[in-house]
Formats: sequence, C-alpha cells, structure tokens
Amino acid sequence: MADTELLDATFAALADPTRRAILARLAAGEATVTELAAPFAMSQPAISKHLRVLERAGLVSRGRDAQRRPCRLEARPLRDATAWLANYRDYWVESYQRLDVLLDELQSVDHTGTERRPARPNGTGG
Amino acid sequence: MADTELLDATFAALADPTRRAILARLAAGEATVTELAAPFAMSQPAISKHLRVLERAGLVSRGRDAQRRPCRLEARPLRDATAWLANYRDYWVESYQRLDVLLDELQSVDHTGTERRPARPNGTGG
DNA sequence: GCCACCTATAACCTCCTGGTTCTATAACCA
DNA sequence: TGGTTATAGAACCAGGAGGTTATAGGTGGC
Repeated sequence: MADTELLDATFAALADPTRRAILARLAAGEATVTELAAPFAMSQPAISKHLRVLERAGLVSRGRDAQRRPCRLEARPLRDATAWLANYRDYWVESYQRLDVLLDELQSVDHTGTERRPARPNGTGG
Repeated sequence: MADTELLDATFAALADPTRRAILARLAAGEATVTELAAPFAMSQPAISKHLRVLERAGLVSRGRDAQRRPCRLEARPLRDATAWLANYRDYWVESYQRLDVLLDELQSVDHTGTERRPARPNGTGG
C-alpha cells in the first residue's frame, strides 16, 4: 500500500468513535471480538466490520486461540499519522525546538511490536 | 460540536489526500479557492466541497477580499488530533519521558491564531 | 448598466460506509 | 455424533462522500 493510501486508511479508521474506543480498549491489552463488542449497543458483525477496517489500516493484528481471534493494537500507523501531523506543529507550539529534537528521534525509532509498556489512552474523546 | 464529533470530523477531513494537500498548501500562507484548485485535475466545485469539509472540521477559516474568499489554516484541530494520538505514544516511543513533558506543555498551550511562524509541511505523504 | 471574475449551490451519479439479519464455518465439549 | 460458542460472510438498506455539469450570486472594472 502506498504511503498516501496508508495515511488515508489510518485517518479514515480513526474517524469513527467506535473504532477509537476499540483502540483504547486494545491499548489495555489483547481482546477477543466478543469482548470488544460487549460495551457497544451494536451487533457482533458490525464490530467485525470495524475490526476489518482497523486491520486494513494496519492498526490491529489478529492472533488465533482456538475459536477466538484475539486482537492486538499495532501502533505503527498511529506513529506515522502523528509524524504527519507533526509537520504542522509550528502552528500551535511555542517552544518547538525541543519538539524538533523529539520528532527527529521519533522518525528514526522503528521498534513496533517490541517492548510494550502500559499505555494510558483515555477513551474516544480528548 | 461535541469533543468526539470534532475528532470525527478532523480525522475524516484528514483521510483525503486532496484535503491534506490543501492543508499543506495553506501552511505556506493564505490562498484563494482558485489558487488552491489550480494544482488538481478536478473541478472548482469539487475543491469548494473539500474546503467545506475542512471548514466544518475547523481546520480552515475564510476571509473576504472582494470576490475572493481567502482560506487560512486553523491548526487547533490538528493539535487536538495530535493530543489524542499522543495517548498511544508509549507504544512506539522509546524515550517517552521527554515526550511526557512535551505533551503536558502541548496540552496547556492555547494560542491558536497567534504568532504564526513559517512551518514546514511536506505534502500529503509522510 | 453591463460584463467578467470568483465562488457557491443545485441536481445528479456512483461508490463506500455503517448498520441490520441470517447463515456458514470452525473449534471445543460431552 | 451432536450441541455450543466464537467469528466471519452474504445480502440488504439508508445515507453520505466525492465527483461531475450547469447555474446562480456577489463583487469590481469599464
């Protein structure tokens, strides 16, 4: 998938509150489809569709545990999206020189899938 | 507009390469609709529609200069989107303690529309 | 007043999205 | 073998997105 298309898919995936909530849930650890569907007033196939969107964007990967297909957060696209947004940081950040350093670091980091630390997402809102 | 809906609108607006290119162009300064439309193999009404999407998301504001309606980048939603993404930074950043400091700063900054510095966006891609 | 220019609106098309229900598949359990 | 659970797929629907062309509206120039 081209760079641009990946960004398209990532931002499109993030544009839905259900999907953002799913990502927030997954940040706390792996979960099955049923577990992910539980909080929503929505059918299971609807959740499966959302997961397929997230998977297409590379935001989620699936494992196999008997009948279960546990979902895992893959944050690399989130990093790419953040990197894109960072191009506009000068518009809203005062002390942006430290940000420059940071972003340079950020763009050289490439260790997706390793060394998971507890994150602290805060749901669908800001 | 609710917080969640704003994020919805922002991410949805960013999910289109034409719109990302428009934002990149606007980062270099104000531009009229005709100017914005020029680089695209697309009709003027199509661009007007894209601008309406960007405007609904708060990413663009319009002025008035005779018949022209110059567009200006409004980066606050970009900041909000970045702040949301930052919740997941622990998944892809090594030295994230500096990021903590940074993001705290970031969230307390609130000076949209003031003190514009030259930015350096890099187009639609990464 | 009239024309040219810039932009927005209207009407229309196609395709995608997000939801539904029903059903199929696959794995475990008894 | 048959039943139960977990998930995916198919068919369907309504609505929205992104594009088109044609046209209307506001503004300045002559």
